[in-house]
Amino acid sequence: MHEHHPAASGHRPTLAEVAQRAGVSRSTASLAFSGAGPVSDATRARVFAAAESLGYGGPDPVARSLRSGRSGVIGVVIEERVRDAFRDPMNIAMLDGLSDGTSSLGTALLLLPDTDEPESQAPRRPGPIETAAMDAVVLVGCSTRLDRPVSVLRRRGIPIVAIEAKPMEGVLEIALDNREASATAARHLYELGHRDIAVVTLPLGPQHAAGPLSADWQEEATSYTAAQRLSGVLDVYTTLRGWMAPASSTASGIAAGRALLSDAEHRPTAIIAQSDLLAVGILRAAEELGLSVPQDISVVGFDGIRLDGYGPWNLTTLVQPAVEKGRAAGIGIARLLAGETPKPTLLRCTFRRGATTAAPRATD
Amino acid sequence: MHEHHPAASGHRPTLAEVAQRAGVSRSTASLAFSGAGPVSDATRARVFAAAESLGYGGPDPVARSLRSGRSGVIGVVIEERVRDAFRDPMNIAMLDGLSDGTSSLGTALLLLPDTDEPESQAPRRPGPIETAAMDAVVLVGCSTRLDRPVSVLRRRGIPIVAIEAKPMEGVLEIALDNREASATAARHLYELGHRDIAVVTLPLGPQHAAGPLSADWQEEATSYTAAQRLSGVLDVYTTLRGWMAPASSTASGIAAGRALLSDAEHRPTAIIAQSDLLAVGILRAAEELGLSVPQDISVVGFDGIRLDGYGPWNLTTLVQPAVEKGRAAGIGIARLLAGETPKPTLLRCTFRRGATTAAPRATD
DNA sequence: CTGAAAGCGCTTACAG
DNA sequence: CTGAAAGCGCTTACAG
Repeated sequence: MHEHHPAASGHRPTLAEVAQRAGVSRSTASLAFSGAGPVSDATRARVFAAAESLGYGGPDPVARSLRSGRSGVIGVVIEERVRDAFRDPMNIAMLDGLSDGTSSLGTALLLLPDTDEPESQAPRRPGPIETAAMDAVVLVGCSTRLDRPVSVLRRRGIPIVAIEAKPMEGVLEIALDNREASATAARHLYELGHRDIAVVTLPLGPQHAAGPLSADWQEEATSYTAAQRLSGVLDVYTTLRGWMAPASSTASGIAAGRALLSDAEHRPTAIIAQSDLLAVGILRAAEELGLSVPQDISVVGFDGIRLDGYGPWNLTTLVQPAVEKGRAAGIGIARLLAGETPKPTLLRCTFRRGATTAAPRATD
Repeated sequence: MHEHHPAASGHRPTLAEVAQRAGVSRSTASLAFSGAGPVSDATRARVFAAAESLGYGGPDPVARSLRSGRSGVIGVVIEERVRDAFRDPMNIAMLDGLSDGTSSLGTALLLLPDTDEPESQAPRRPGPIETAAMDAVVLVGCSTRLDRPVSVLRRRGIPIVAIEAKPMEGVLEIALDNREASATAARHLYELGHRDIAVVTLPLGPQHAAGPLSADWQEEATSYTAAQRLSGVLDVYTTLRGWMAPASSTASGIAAGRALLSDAEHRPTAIIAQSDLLAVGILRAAEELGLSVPQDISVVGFDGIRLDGYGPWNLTTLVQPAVEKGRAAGIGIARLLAGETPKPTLLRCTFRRGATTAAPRATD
């Protein structure tokens, strides 16, 4: 290190100063940094040397964005609390795929916690969804409040990609066959002979309270994913018991399992959980109640997470392509930004039979 | 909705057009949106009406940033893969606290995967750490490669806050008493009578490969957190066996547990894991090998995560204030941006005795 | 391969 | 409470 850097505090050098020091024009200096135009090696070297001697940190991204029209930022709308959003391994896997699918664009992901409070009528102070600089935004359909972000982003003219959300005008859809996949699981149970089943759903609406499914769940449902998965089961079983979990977690699964399995008189012979985490909780509740799986109760999950962190179970479940969802969203964004009009993507789940489902005990 | 919005595609209206339509100057229109200056109610209403009729989406954040010097973005440097970074519940909790601590600033978090490849000598193409617009950046010290981001960000003049990282010039430190806390755990075991213990560490360096701790771990260690925790144990036990896990996960814990516990001849009487996830894996390996905890082997974790998702254990561990780390970083950033020079923060862990530690069996 | 000019859309002092 | 002026730092056509 034989170059010296002027006071780190105080004045930050600009490209103009670098250009002046190098004895070239601003345009040439700009080209040297961006690599977008033809610059002779000698000139480039002079520019870099000048930058080095001034301690120049590279072109100001904000000024660059203003001129170029690109911010290099992709927004991701998540639930209000980061910790809630990332409790679900599927969200993490999706984010991983998204990060992967967009990194070649040179963009980074901006976390946008959706702090919508359904109760509050007060005009909320604008948050990042309203004001952040972004080239595109990804919405996730298991969220329960998508309408407001969509309308804000539309008006801002920001391209929107939505994963597992209901089809919306002007929103690029990355769909999962939630309904068909759930129907497959239901059919599996039906064919095994189950006639009395229960479904434990993900949060269907914004309230996120545990309890039996209400009769009018359909009107209240704002989570497309949860509603579609439930519909898939109802395509096979017209009557069933429903329990809504407040979150996708083992704790919620345990609570659901206790509620559905405690009463030996009215115990379903099988439970379909809308996530593997819920299924793990149900399995644990069954264990706790002295029930054998799959002899006393069959359990089906959804997601296909690695369960080795949670226990010895070999869960029957639907394996969803979570990383692929994110990657597909990334590809969609790349096309959108390139000015193309990409078509919606439909991804499929795979049924995986494990050891947690079997024929019900013969009724006595 | 009786207003009509001009073609969503094509021209986006600007503040100047809104001002013209409202019959006011650009400055006044700007003030109406930002609320930063005194504007009469009537004028404000006229501006908003004009904006509404033009379908104006609000002031362009990039232009605003260029003028105001603030981007509203806080960067968070995470490990290369999003999924690796968020496998660790402590990172999620920290992020939650950070999101919480910074949201009042009206800022959002930008995920910066650190794609440093130690092997590659090629000049890497610049990523978001080099080019993204940010007001400040948070580094996390359990990462194993901090030097390059720090030097890049310093040169860019972006304020840096580092959580659990080695003290660095010009970097605001949010520290955890990792060494002292680990010494407390070690002392606990020593006082119970353990004389032959093993430590399972988090990744100490950038290579992330499982295996016995090498003698020269100290030179290789770039993860301050892992190194400090190990030093804390060494303050109490001058000799011990060490095993480095490639990640903080139950799977890595199982592998470590098998490696350390399989050989009955050379089995330690206690294991200190540098994370609860690792501890859970070790407990599972012990179970698998038919060992009783704490009779045959004592296990101590670190972090204090909720274990109810993982099993029935009541783990002896050190509870770290993970959410607080993030929140403290957020507060530090707020001060930094306000032009203050905040002092480093030191946060403390709490020892929690569970049921996984006891005196070793009397030797025969 | 290099330079002069224009302008991205906004906010900030400043003057009234 | 409102307006005219300046300028944030850069990139992009365009001309040479």
